[in-house]
Amino acid sequence: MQLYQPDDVRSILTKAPFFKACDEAQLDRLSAGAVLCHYPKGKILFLHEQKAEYAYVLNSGWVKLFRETLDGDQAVVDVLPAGHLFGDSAIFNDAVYPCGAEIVERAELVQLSLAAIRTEIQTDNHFALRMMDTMARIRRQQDREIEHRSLQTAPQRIGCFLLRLIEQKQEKGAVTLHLPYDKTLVASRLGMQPETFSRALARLKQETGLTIKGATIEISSLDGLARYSCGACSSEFPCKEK
Amino acid sequence: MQLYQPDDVRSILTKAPFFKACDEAQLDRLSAGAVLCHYPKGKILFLHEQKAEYAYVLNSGWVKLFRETLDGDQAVVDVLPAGHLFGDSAIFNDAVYPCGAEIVERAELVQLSLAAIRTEIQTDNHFALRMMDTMARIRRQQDREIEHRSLQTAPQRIGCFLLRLIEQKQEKGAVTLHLPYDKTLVASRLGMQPETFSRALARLKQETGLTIKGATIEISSLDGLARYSCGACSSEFPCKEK
DNA sequence: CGAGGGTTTGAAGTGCATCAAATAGTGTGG
DNA sequence: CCACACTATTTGATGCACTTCAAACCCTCG
Repeated sequence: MQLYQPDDVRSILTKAPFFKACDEAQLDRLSAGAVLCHYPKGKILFLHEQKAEYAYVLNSGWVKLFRETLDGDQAVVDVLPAGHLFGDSAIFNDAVYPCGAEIVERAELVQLSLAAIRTEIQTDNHFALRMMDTMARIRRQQDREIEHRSLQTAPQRIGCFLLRLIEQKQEKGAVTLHLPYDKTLVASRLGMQPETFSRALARLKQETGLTIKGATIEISSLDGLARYSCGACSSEFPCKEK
Repeated sequence: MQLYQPDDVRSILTKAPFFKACDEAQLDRLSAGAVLCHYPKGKILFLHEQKAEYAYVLNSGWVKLFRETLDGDQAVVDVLPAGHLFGDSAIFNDAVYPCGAEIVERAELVQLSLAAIRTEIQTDNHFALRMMDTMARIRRQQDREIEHRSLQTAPQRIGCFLLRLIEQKQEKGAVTLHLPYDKTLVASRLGMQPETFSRALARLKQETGLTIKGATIEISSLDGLARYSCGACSSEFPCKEK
């Protein structure tokens, strides 16, 4: 296993957007009981409806949030990039996790006690406000997700996914990007089968002139891709939300 | 238009779960700028991405939350019953509404200024905590919604919808219920076409022995319905969440 | 009674899933 | 560095679920 020049808990927290605005004393309190962990692909952090004790901050790698039916099917709710806080919404309601979480790319993360976070929320109103802001943002993303899964075709969902992956490279021209994780996982992230993903990507290539080489995708025209994908979405490209 | 013995703003707020725990002074502050409104079916309260000034408490009737694509398709995010607060999440982020809202059954509602709510959140930590609790609950519902739209078949989604409509009548035996609004709207609430809804309901009848008379549905066996619907869901019947 | 919206039914088409198999890619031990 | 094993990805063939378009039916309300 690769050895990291290990960031300590403090420095990881300060890098995460959610904790950026925390003052020194607050970071001290939060990181007091925190643990730095490394996990390989496949590690399950927690399961849906399990009693919640910890939230996590992802410093590197990728984490999948999912829900499993009694019949054994799985719905992927989201796949989180580095910098994210997750598991935190279990602070409320019944203190059980709303989804399961699994490492999908070798990850370094900080385990925080929910109790510590709860204390900060109750004590520090600014902290609570930041938390609410984050929750509202997630809610927007979920609204969008519901819309997408209802109205977009498979090729459009892929196009939209690629556009959001690019984020703000505002060049109108060509862009090259790498899929950050397995195509199979991208497929389930978008609510489709791997076979459908493969075919839909081929379709997208034919419709908008992408070039595909393994996990590398070159987009010749952002505008063209947006024109193809974003018609079936309620926000125009470039998507502000997220 | 029918005349109500008009409840005043105060009494409506105290009835809404969200404001139950507010003290007198707080209710005074919140209801100061509030307006009681009556609207007929079809009235649009606000649109997606519109600048937000008000939140609403629904005292009677039904409200549809929706998003519209550039192509003109519509995704119904939720249909809210009396007692709900909505439009509130626009307090955060860019202060624009995350969905449009339309009255779908003649409604009585209280219009609250977002600024007033914002002030309470910033001032009263308990209020902020209640708000976060509500936001977390909504998030759970949305996670479930994403799961359902990805994994359940149309008849299963209907079955699940009926079960949640019944809520807590814990009799194992027969239950009679009325659809609270148009079948067409139920269909779009569940992310399907009216025709599909009609056929899927017929299918459900055949599979689980329902009786259907217009908008009245008699369920002979809750267990049977749950067995049919809940296999493709991650929470067992009876659904705790919501 | 007649108009108009909601609802059902029918026929045909489309998109995605499923099952099966071929191919490409990756990491392993020799 | 090669051969093997194993996984990821693609491709093909087929089926099913849902949509679409069209028309009939039903119900309510003026």
